[in-house]
Amino acid sequence: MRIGYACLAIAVPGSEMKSCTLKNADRERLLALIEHNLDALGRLIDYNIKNEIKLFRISSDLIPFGSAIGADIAWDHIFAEKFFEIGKKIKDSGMRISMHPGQYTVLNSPKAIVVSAAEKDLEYHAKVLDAIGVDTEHKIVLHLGGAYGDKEDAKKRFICHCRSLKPYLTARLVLENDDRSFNISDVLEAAEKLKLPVIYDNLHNAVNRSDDVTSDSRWIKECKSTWREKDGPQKIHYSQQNTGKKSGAHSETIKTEEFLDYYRDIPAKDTDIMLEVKDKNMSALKCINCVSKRGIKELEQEWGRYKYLVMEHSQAGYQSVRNMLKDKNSYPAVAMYMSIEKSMDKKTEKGDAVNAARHVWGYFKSRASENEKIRFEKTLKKFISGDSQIKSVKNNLLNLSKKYGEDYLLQGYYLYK
DNA sequence: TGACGTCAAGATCCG
DNA sequence: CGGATCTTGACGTCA
Repeated sequence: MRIGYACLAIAVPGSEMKSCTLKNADRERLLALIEHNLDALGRLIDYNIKNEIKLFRISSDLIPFGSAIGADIAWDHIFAEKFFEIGKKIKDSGMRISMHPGQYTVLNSPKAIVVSAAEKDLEYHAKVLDAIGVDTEHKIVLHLGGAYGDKEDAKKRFICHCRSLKPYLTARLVLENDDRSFNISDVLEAAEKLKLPVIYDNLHNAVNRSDDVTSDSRWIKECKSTWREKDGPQKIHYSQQNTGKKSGAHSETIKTEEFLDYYRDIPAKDTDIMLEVKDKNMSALKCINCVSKRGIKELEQEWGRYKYLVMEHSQAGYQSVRNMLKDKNSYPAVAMYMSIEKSMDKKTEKGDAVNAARHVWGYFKSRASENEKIRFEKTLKKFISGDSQIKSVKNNLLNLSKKYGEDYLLQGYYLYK
């Protein structure tokens, strides 16, 4: 059982992908961006390994315009060494990676130009995984595409176009149910004909159901048989509805209780779960810590990342978690995360936000220059008077953290939320 | 033709 | 000038 997150991580310094606009994309700039992004990916992989996160989706933005003009650059050869290093870390740690072309890669379009762009895009994604040097357990996740007013016809077209793909591409493909057109039954039907594995997405199914009776666990069981030896263990997508946003929108964080209810019903315990959630690695770590017994040390480390964020929302919540972690022989993961969630649900009082900001300022008080002191006080005053958001205060503290190399703060969640 | 989703670049505004 | 905040970009489908 591996649990992971998609594309980018919060509070992992130097892991940000860079890009540019198409009109500025010349060879020289692209090479510089690719080099930067590979280094960023390396740091992300290091972070995953350190935190025992063994499932990870690599961002399609790794190579800017990878399937268009980026295809003219032999980046896999130019940066072979970097790819090799990344691949070695992934393989040595038992990490499983994947990629997921977005909603704009449409293999079943009636337009030939869209289909050929989709093929190029799949080739790009496969080229990344090949360059990293991982086997066919490391998948490219694809949706079937649009319905165009005739779903059956559109399904046939997908199957037909898919059959014409080169074998090295289909070897990596895995199909996923979507939230508009192709529900899980549609996908299973197409996958059966194509002999491709299927990823079950619970929220897509909630929004675009195939029937009203079958439960998540039944669908997971149903999909399991589509995964064969060379495909590796079954993989599923899990997300929760963002209350308040339109149906199908991913939640800010994974709620512990709801996740554990779902998790308990998963039939096979070697299933890999990719979380789709706004807070990314934060939820991945949360779920991992809740289902696998790591150490109290790991929980304390997590608390170190959350504490100023919690302090900002609730003084009582802050004390409550501190008390939980006093017993060094305990492992109160679920209770801790549930308490954190409860605090985060509370609306922030201005006084608490100022208090947390002052605590963080304490890291710099004695080191900061006179100008920095004046600037911080000014920024804080502006927030107190209602003329700016707390985000500007945090940005100020983030810049100080970078300048003074305050890693503890840079790796905590407070400055980024 | 705009909304959809996503994230960073790019543009603009402010002191 | 640096920083904060808004707008654009890049993709295809669908109402």
